[in-house]
Amino acid sequence: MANLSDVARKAGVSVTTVSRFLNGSLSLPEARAQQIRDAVSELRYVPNPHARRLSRGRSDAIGLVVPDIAGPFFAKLVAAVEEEADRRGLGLVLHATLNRPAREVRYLDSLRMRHLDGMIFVTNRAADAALLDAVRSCRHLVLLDEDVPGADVPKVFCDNEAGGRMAGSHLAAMGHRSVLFVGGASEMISGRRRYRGFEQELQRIADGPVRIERVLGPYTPETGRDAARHYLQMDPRPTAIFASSDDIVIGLIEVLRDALITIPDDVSLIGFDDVGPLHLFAPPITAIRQPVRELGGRALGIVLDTLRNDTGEPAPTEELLPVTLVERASVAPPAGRSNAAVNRRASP
Amino acid sequence: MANLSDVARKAGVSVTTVSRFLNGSLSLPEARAQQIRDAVSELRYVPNPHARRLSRGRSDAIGLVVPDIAGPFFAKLVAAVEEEADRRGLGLVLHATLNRPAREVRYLDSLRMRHLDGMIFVTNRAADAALLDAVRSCRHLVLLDEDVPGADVPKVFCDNEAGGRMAGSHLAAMGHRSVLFVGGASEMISGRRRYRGFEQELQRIADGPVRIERVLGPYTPETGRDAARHYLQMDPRPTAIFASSDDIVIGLIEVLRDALITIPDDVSLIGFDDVGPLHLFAPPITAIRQPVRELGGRALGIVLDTLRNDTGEPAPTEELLPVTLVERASVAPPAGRSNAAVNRRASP
DNA sequence: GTGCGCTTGTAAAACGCTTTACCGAGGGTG
DNA sequence: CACCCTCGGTAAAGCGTTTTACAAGCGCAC
Repeated sequence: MANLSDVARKAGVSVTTVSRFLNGSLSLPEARAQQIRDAVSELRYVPNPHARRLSRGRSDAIGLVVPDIAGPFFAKLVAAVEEEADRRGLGLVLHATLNRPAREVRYLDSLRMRHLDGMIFVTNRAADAALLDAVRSCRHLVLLDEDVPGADVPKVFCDNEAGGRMAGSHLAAMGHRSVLFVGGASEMISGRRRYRGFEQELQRIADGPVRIERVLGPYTPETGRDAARHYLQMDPRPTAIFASSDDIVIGLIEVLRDALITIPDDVSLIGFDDVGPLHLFAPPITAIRQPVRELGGRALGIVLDTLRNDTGEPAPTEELLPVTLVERASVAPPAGRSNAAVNRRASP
Repeated sequence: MANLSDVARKAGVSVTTVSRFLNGSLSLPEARAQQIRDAVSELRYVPNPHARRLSRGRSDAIGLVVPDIAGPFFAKLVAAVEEEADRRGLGLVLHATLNRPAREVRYLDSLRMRHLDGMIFVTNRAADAALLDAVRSCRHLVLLDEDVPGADVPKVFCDNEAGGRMAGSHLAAMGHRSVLFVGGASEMISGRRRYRGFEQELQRIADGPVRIERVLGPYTPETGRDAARHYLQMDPRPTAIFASSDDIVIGLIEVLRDALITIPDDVSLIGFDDVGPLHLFAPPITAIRQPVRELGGRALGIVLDTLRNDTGEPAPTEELLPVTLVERASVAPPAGRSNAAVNRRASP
């Protein structure tokens, strides 16, 4: 495998000249330039990336750490980041934490040790002091999707509060006054904000007494199953459920179906994320859609900005990307209350 | 940031000694060892990975290239490989080809240029000469899930033919004699083998005339939609459909539902992959399940074997991992033919 | 003709590690 | 006593770039 000095020898110049020419920091008269280009192609020279990285002190690769890869939300996120990284000629090294604190810290360390130029970090659990410390001591890090409160690094989230408001307003407009909110643990910003927006708008539109019960837990099918079991024991039962993730929807449907509860006749259901094939479920599930692709792209963009513009430490921003309501067939007016003010969609 | 010579100075020994001690190629009397350990922890020394890689000529990272990341099958595959790589202390650099030939070749080049120690490669399209060339010239490469015929590298597939047989035997046992096979383009080994096993076993069990129609195409929802449209125009219509991927199932259901065809009353459906939430569809879909986790783990294992045992070039193997039939509620005896020999499962 | 600055280079020092080749001392063996 | 081996350790040569510091040649203004 040819190296720089082979090229230099063949072209009859020094390695420095070749290196600088190839990196564009030296312009040569056409004759010389062509000699070098010829040597490169004859020798099929390709710079050794390890040497280059050692010399330059950077790796042209960024890290992406997510709690999990297999689920549809993170899978789409990873895909979005990978695509954007590739477009910019960056490598992407991928890590899954499986929500284990030790791993989160370990991967952050690998950023601090300069294995990587930058990192996009998404966590899924309530942050603790160790994580906060680790995050704080990192440069070129951006937090995505979920907060680590107190960390002064750039952050990119979807507009969770607006999403909550959309869900609340949709349910309220359909006539629901008693709902079950099932969502993320309240120490997590996404959960808190979704709930806040939801409650606010539900109250505002309902313009009368509303009842909101809550089941909290991680964004997993298990939380959905728990919530469904709780729902089954409630009396009276709420007329609608706001599930704040796709996975929660999945668990919910599983046990609701077994209990012969039908959606939306017995209870309305609205989800959050909208990355899985929710449109194929029975019935197709109405949900708040997160802009996954934009989330990933924007996060990468910010990492690169902090790389370029290393001076001046720009004020860490918190960016909110807009969500949208995707109406399908899982939300209807409450049973026994045929709300004429509402244009009910047919469920297949 | 401390480096090796700082540690050596502090411990009062030479860099060589520290390096060899730290890498386990030198064992020292306890006193010396402790001096070095102390120096390391006082200085918070961590070896510079770029330097180490340059020096050793390897990166302790392997590549994983897949056609796409966002879909559930590849997402699960990526997750499996990542987990296994992490367990072994290896980095994972991820690339998506989006089925673009140029990208496939480019990523293979990056393996040949020694950017990475090894690579797991999964393609999704019929191979061409350029791809074959690229694959052939790579070392420490393993092909996963889909073949590049003619390449003499290790390969890991699921047992597609056995999966086909299972589907065929299941449908035949239920009484189906006229079926629609929708599957991968026939230049692709997975498609060919699934079909071969399917046809073989269907014929064998049916023990009489059977009719198999085929719709071929990539493993995408669009192929499923095409197939469904084709199905709707057939006369007489087949009584069962074998869709050889989850994505095909999704497309199929979409248009079948719109056409008010119900499963399994009007037509039985059996899928392949079983990685999405098929159990939540209406009805839950019976499918052949691929051992995704094992596939990923095994592929990585083989890459590492070729790394360790670089001499002797062991005969490239083709390993087949077993699939299983997961019975749900989308297969029933053909309408109007209440087959008493069959224990029909209730569909919810 | 001296000094200045631009062009076209070059030599050599990092970058931080691994690894090869050696070497002295101590201890057993014949 | 000569010999050989092992243990504990060292010096130095890579690994393949980038980058800094410097220089020869040359035109040009003063």
